[in-house]
Amino acid sequence: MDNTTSTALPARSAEACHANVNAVRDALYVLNGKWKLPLIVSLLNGPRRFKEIQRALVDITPKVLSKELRELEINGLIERQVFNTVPVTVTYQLSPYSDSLHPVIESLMLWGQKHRERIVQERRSEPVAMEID
Amino acid sequence: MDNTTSTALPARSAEACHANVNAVRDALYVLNGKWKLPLIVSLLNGPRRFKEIQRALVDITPKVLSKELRELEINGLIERQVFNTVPVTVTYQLSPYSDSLHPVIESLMLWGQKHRERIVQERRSEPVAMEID
DNA sequence: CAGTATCCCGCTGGATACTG
DNA sequence: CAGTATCCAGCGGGATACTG
Repeated sequence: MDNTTSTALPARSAEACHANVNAVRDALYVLNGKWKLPLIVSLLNGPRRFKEIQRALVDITPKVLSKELRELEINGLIERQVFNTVPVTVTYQLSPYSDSLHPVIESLMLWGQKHRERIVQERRSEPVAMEID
Repeated sequence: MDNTTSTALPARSAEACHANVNAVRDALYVLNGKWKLPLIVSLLNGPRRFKEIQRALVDITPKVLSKELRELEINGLIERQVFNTVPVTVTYQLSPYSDSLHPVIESLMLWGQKHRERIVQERRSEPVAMEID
C-alpha cells in the first residue's frame, strides 16, 4: 500500500492543474486535426504555393487543404498572397505570429523523431511472437 | 547564415522539410484526438484515479476515457496500477518515458495561454458588430 | 468505484469531378 | 494553377444503461 510516488514535477494546486488542462485545450482547438501542424511545418522554409504544399503533405486533397489553410489564416498563423500572374499565383507563408509556435513545433518534431527511434528499438529487442516450425 | 542560433527552425533542404513533416505526423499519431494531451496534463501532479481524471477532464465519458487511457498505456506514456482494496482502486500515472514529452506539454500550455490572451485582446480592440436597441 | 455494452450522431476528411 | 462542388465512408466520441 505504498502510494504518493508522484514523479518529480512542478507540483501544483488542483486549480492550476485545471488551468493547464484548459490551456492545452485552447491550443488544441486551433491546432486540431490531422493536418494543421504538418502544414505549418511544411511552410517553415518560406512561402509555398498551393500545389507545392499539397505535394509536401502527401495525400492531402485540395478540399481539405483549402479548408485547413483557411482556418489557419483566420487564426492569424499564415498569410495568403495573390499575384496577378497568368494564371494566378497564390502563396502561403507563416505569419510573424506563428513564430510563437516555434517551441511547440520544435519540441513536437524532436519528440516525433525520438519516439520513432524508440519504436524501432523496441521492435528490435522484442522477442516478437513469430511463426515457428 | 548563422547556424548558431539555438532556436533556428527552418529546415534547409526539401528532404529535411519532409522529414520534419513526418516527425510531426509521427508525434501526432500518438497524441491524436481531443483528449490525449489534456489527459496527460491532468496527470502531471501525480497518480490519479479513474473518476478523478474524469472530473478533471470535464465532460469526458467513461468509455472514451477508458479508450484514451488504454492507448496511452500501450504507447508507454502512462502506467496503470491496481490495488486490492474493496472496492478495487486503480490509479494511473505518467511513466518515466512520458518525461520526454515535457517540452511538448510545456510549450503547448504556454502557447495556449498566450493565444487565449491574444484572442481576448483582439475582441477588445475590435469594433464588433453587435445588436443594439 | 472502475469500468463495459450498445446505440448512434456529427464531423473530419477522402474520392472524384468540375470551374475560373 | 488554385481552388469549389458533391457525395459519402469511417470513426471519434457523446448518451445512457448496465456489471463486477
